Amino acid sequence: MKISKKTRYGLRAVIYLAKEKTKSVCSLKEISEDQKISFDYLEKIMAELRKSNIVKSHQGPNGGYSLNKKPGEIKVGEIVEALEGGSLVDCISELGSCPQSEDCLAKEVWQKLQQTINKALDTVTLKDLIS
Amino acid sequence: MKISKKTRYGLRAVIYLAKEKTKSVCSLKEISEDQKISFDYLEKIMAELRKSNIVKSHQGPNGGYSLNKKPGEIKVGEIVEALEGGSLVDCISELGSCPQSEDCLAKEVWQKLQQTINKALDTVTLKDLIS
DNA sequence: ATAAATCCGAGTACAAAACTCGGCTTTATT
DNA sequence: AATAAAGCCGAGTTTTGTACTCGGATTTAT
Repeated sequence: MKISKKTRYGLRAVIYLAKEKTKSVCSLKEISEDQKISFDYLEKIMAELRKSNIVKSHQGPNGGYSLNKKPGEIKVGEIVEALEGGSLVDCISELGSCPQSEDCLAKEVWQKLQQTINKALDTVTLKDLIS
Repeated sequence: MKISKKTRYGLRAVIYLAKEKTKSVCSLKEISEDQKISFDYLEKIMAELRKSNIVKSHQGPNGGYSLNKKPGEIKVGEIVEALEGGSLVDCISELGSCPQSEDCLAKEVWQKLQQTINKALDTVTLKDLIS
């Protein structure tokens, strides 16, 4: 049960954007250098965040990324969901992924834990973090 | 952020032991067949649970495994800790694993989440599950 | 027209997870 | 004492996933 580097990098990048007040956009180069994240890898991460409508991009010179919503409207849970994806265990979401799935006490544990995690991550927004 | 098969198998095996009322020990063969878990792999898992004092073993004919404590004294968190190990992110536990670790807002998110997960798992015992 | 930026698809390298195998040790039973 | 049923243990192999890399195409401000 680890948080992937992808998610950790992604959260840091988005926090970086949320903290930026003066510029309207920040380039990948700037973010990757400041946060010490591989440029090429961060590009992939930002692409995923863009597809999830968390950030938006601007091409061309002086282009870059910016948040797609106000910090108060972006839950940490959204970011984790976009990058980490899926659920804690497949038997929760995928029907028939486990032969004993009905009447499985273990499953209940994972379902409740999943709910707890979701709640914890969905009650924190970027605004909460930066203030 | 997935729960490994090892942990899922392990929890199911331990629940199986907790539910067993009549026999004092259950063999690997019995558990693996009932729970449809590879015998050889389950052996490794039980070895880890034994080292963590969650189960105990009895060698020789009619040997097998049993719980090392009463179901009410075994927290789900112990089992997860034994098999899943470590923390959600290394920057929480390993000093210097991340260059920006001080003053990192992301780190706060992971620390709080870790605490939430630990609490959720430590407030449920095997007894709670089987009753 | 140029150059600065993102976009995109296809890789590669490495690590970890999941599982296997063969032989050894312990011990109840006969 | 011999046997066989169980767990113990170390060293593999296979599979999967993560973390990156690279080359070229596209967009767009100047």
